[in-house]
Amino acid sequence: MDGSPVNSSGSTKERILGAAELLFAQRGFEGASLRQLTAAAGVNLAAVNYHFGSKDKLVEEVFRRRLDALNESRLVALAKVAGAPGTTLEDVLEAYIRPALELSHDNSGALFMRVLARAFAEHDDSLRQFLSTNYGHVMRQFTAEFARLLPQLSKPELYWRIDLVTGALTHAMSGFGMIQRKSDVSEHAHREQTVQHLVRFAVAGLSHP
Amino acid sequence: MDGSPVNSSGSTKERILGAAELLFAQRGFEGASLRQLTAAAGVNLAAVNYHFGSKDKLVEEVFRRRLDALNESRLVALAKVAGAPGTTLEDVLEAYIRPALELSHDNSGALFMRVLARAFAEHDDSLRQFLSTNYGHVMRQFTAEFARLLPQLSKPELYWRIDLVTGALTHAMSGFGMIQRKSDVSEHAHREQTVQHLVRFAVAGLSHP
DNA sequence: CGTATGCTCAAACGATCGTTTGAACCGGCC
DNA sequence: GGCCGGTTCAAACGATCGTTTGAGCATACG
Repeated sequence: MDGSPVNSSGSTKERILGAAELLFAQRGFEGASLRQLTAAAGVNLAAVNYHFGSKDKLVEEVFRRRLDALNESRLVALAKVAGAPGTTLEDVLEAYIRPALELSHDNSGALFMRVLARAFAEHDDSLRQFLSTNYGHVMRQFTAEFARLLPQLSKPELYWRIDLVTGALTHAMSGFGMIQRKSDVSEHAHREQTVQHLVRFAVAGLSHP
Repeated sequence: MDGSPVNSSGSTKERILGAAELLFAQRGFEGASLRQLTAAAGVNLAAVNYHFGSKDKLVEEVFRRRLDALNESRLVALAKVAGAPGTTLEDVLEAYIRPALELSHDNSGALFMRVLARAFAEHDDSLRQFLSTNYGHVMRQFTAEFARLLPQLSKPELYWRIDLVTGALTHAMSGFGMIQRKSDVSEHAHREQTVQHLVRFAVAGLSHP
């Protein structure tokens, strides 16, 4: 009753990470067992503890593999517009949204957004602390830029709205990947359209009177 | 290392449901074991299977106990404003938001919103089908009223925005209950302020050009 | 050749999981 | 008293969990 025993190509570590991404998205961190996981990856059961040390470390590595590149892209995009006089709210939000959308372009990236949404909903302390200590500076930089562009909002008010917008975006992007799209729209055009969709929604949620 | 063995008062079934709400919110459906659960409730391990049949049925009952009342309140509030000529988007959104906020006023209700957010993030098929078949008509009625008040939006566009707003609201309300508030604001005034906050955000997200 | 080193393997470890069992207890009713 | 339906109890069931073990295999270097 487990998933198909088909293994992807690549090294043992990469096959484990790929299978973990899929099963964590489908059944959660506690619901996916190492036996299902290694069977799906086509590797031996002991390979997880050999290469990663423990299941918890594997979970961290699943996040690290994607978030290192994702948040780096976000910071690079933010640096191009932050602090400049003509920068708009749209520019900053696009710097936050577009890298995530490009990540969820391929199948495994979209699965990771599901995993991220799960971690967002779970209030697990150890996982939240891992994400906060390793990637907290990213959200801090974006928050500072939001504060600069929305000076009329009090700090509590701004944090409230950022929290709401972040929740909406995380939820929305966790639903990607499984969407059947009309064939007459090119991949690129559709992604561009989705970015504008999310950006406009976020602008409305952040800057409404 | 488990939670304190303090049991709440009430019947065995109610004690189990209360402990389940707490532990499901903290550790998830798979992460919370029946042994932790019954120990926290102060009842025998076999009581769960005796009163509910299985762990899965217990999960369904945790939802049913809260959602029956919550969605009934929402429909009653919606019926008071739906279809009327002077009804605004604010009225409809308030009918959706206020009952949930009143539920999360007490501690156990706030815990349930966490459980609901978890179910929202998990893409578990059986649980989604349970929620859809039992409470799908509620969201369908609200969607119909949104469509009436936002005729300029295409159907896909409307569904997109409702999905984004629902994700934001679910995430926001899952964070309640643990918030320390300044003592100079009354409980009622704070809730009223929060309702207006969420309503205004949702209006902006739904009706932006 | 011998021998390190990095990796994979089947097998087993103890712990914990959801569920079931059968005896014990309880109030109310004949 | 005797009995009975509803409930609680300790104990055990087989299954599955994360992790560890030690032998086996391959490749590289002296």
